[in-house]
Amino acid sequence: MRHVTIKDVAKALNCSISTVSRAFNDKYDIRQDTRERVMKMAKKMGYSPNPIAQKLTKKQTFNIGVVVPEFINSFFPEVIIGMQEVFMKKGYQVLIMQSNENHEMELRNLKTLVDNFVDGIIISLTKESENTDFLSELVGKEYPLVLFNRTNESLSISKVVFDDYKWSMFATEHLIEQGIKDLIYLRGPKHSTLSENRCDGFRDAHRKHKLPISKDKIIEVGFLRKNSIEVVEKLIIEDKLPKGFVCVNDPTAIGVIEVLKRNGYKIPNDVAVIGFTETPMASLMDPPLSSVVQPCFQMGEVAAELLLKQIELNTFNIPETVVLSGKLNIRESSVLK
Amino acid sequence: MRHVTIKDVAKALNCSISTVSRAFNDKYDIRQDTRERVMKMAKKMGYSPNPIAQKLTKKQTFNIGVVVPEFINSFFPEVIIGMQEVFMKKGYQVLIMQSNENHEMELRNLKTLVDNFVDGIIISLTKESENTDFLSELVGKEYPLVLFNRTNESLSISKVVFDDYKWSMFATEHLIEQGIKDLIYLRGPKHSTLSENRCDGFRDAHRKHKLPISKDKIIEVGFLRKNSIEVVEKLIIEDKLPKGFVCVNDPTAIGVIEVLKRNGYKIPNDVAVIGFTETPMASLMDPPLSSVVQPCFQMGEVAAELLLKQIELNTFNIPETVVLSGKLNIRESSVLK
DNA sequence: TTATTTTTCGGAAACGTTTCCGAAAACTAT
DNA sequence: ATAGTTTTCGGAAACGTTTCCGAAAAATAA
Repeated sequence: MRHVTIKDVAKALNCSISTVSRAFNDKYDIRQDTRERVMKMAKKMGYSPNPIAQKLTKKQTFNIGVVVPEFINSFFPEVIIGMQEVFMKKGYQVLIMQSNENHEMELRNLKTLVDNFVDGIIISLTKESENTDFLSELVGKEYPLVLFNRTNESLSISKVVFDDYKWSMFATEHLIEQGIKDLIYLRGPKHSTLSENRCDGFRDAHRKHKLPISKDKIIEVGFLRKNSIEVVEKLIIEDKLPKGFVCVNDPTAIGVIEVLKRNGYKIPNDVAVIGFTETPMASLMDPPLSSVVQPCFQMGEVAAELLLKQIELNTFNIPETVVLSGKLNIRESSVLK
Repeated sequence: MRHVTIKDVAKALNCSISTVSRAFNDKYDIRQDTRERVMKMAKKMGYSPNPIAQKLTKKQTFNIGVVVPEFINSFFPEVIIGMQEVFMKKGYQVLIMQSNENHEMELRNLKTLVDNFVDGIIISLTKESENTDFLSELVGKEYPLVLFNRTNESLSISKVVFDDYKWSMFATEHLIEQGIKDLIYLRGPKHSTLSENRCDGFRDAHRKHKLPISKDKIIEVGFLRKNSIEVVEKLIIEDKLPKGFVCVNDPTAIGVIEVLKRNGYKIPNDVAVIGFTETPMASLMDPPLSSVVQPCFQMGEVAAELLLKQIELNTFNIPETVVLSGKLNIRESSVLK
């Protein structure tokens, strides 16, 4: 696995290594025909500059790091594909790391990317990520950084998020307006801005319609299917089932539907269910699940552009937050018949 | 974004850089108390060795590269999580790259990983990947490499695959034994070993049961839902619908079901459908989809172990192929009532 | 031609490490 | 104390590049 180096090429051509380097870096101070001679010999010998050595002298690597909390659901993969689209056009490669919803792993991933000298990082936080010191530190060093989807209020970094508040409110109202007023909200973890906003939307829909809302109408479940399964099973045993569930995302909504069906409840007439962050599963399920669809691909594009802006203008950049809108896809799971 | 270097630490301690280096690399030839002095000062100054510079001298980076053709379906993510589990225990970080089923992008991804000096690469090929010269070249350089799931016969690399032939045959027989004999197989792309084997399983199930099989019973669709949708729509128009579909994977099976339902066919009694590589969707659909479930997580573990073996024994390693078995999950979509 | 400018190139330092080699310092044995 | 070992450390080369600086070569002007 021996690599042929710039020295080998220089020796073969009986010239200096700086000449070879110049040929490769399109410098102005080299004669056209010697450049050609160099390139030809390099090709013949199978030489290409060692990128590790280049990183030591140059600053830019044209690699971008992306850290996601999970990628089993298609949401994050789709966002990443959006990013890749814009990065590819500019000649950047995207390195992906996933944290398994584990904060420690997230830190290690960030460190690895920084160690590899990526030109910038785009990250969505794990559900555990309360402590964001490492990110603050990077911000302090003016490391190009963008947060998306699962963000954290306290960081002054460019962000791209979804209008969670508004659409959670719409989703809730969609049930209320059908007269389904006994609702439970299955919410995500506390320190995530996204869950807070969606939760607020649920609450304010009640306020708007002058409906009371008690503490036990909001239950924290996390983001996973198995989380909601446990909760709903418990509610059934305690005979506290509501007439409708508004869920923080599709996996939890799917869990709800599974348990309800298994226990003989009819959806939507016994209990209506609505999800969020539509997954491809939504339309295929029985019954098809109503959900808020988010522009994943676009979210990736915007995040990528925000990062590129930071990288290209390497002067200090004022953080900006882009809020994306979506659409409520109404299907059987939430429409009384 | 200025980095503090080994020199700064050496200067602050008024010692040589070799001493600092020794302290960090746990060498035997350094006094215990000077090591402590060094480490304390390093911590105070916020120094940590520059990994890029380290890569230039050391060989190992403790980074592993994984290249997948897509990651919208949960199959590849789950396999990767299996890999991460074993790599993490050994202190390796996993860098993921996805190729969007595009061969050129796959090449670029491979190159990026090699450029970053990852210690080894695990890859599953895109559906376009006929040309594997770049991989052969890496094999020639004894670069640690493992192929999984979507492999290619001609490469002599360690592989971990699923017993596609056997389970495709079982799935087909499951239909035949119910008397469903007019079947169509929706196959994957030609040059992929996986599709060939599954296809052979379908064929040999017919041979075994002494059933004729004509060319038009096998249709190439690729791996995507939209591919099968087109095909089935065409079959309906031409009035060539069979009594059962055996599909190369779940996304294509899901596409089939969608079109059939939309056109008023009853599943399974009008047409039975069976998938492969079970996705979480299978059990949630209407009707629930029968499918062959593969041990994704385990596939990742095995692939990771095969790679580690190559990395750790850095003498030449005889390629080995591990074949994993699975299970046929029978659900409504394939059982006549 | 000679003097001046421009182009092209080689030498060497720099990037931040590790590691080999040998010298100084600290021990042990006589 | 002296000689011989062992431990600890500093200097310098090496990893493979880029880039600055100045010198040689070529091209232009006088």
